[in-house]
Amino acid sequence: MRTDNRLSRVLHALLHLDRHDGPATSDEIGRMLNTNATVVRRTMGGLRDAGIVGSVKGHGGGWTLARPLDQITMLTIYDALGEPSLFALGQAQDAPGCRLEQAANTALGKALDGARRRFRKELERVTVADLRDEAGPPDFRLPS
Amino acid sequence: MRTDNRLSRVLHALLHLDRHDGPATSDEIGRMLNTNATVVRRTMGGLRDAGIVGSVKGHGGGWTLARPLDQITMLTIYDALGEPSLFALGQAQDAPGCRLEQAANTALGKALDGARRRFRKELERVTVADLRDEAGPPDFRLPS
DNA sequence: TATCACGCAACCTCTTTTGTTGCGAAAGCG
DNA sequence: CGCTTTCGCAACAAAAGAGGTTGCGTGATA
Repeated sequence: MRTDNRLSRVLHALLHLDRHDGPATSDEIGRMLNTNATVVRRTMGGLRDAGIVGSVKGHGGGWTLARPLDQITMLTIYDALGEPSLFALGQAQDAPGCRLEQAANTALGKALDGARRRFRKELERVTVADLRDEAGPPDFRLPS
Repeated sequence: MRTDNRLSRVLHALLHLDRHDGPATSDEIGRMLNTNATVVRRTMGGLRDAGIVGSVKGHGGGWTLARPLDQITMLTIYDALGEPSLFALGQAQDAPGCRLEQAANTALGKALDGARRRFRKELERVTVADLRDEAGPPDFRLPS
């Protein structure tokens, strides 16, 4: 199944943005993510609306962080992306009204809800600054 | 994203099977699930291989439960279906070798793993007999 | 005013899942 | 002994969704 990779990509992009000197254009980010500028704009748009990044048009424009990384949790980003559907599994609606199907779906729904809560809790615990720190210094072979 | 509804469907089918008198044909089950016989065979095949149901060819043949419902957990079924991929979110592989992308993916992977464990734990706690009981008697208006 | 860069909408492509068809094999019926 | 039922399996068609692509508009800067 094809997965939605926006969360992974955006995290990656923010880490690069943090290291970048001045605004990074969509095209630059696109090259970092091995994609193109339009996809970057589409994906980053939600983050701009959520006040996580800012975009500036024209000469010298591009994308910048709107807050320090330690004030951005992974959950913030997930929600800024529109809280994309988490699961590849769903509840069938083959026989609405059938109590057997309802019982099956209720049980499945509970399991999915539990998993979703766990997922969000994990995302909430981690800031993008934590990721930056785990990635190490820009280049540990040249500790200036 | 289009979801994989097999788990939901199979649970529904097993509950019907439990109430059914004698083997149920793929076609009958297909009508219960609002689909067709081939899809039923394809989906139930994994359960047969796992010893959850049995199939019999020819006249009077069809599908039967191979064990009582209280000996079938939801997790058993999930695994019998081949443990289908649970998430609609994934880790991008846009820049293999980039430590920033790796850090992002590691963190996302941990959150997904936590959610997966929770999901499996929830499935393990529930048997199909529990679902049958929650659905109530075949028809509570006619408690024979 | 020329260029750069984002904003947005429309369209294409690729992948995956489900549905559909056709044929073969096994099991029972008459 | 042939006929019908039913599963087994493979191949193909259809539908949906994510990401990629293109084109044009707008604002900012030099």
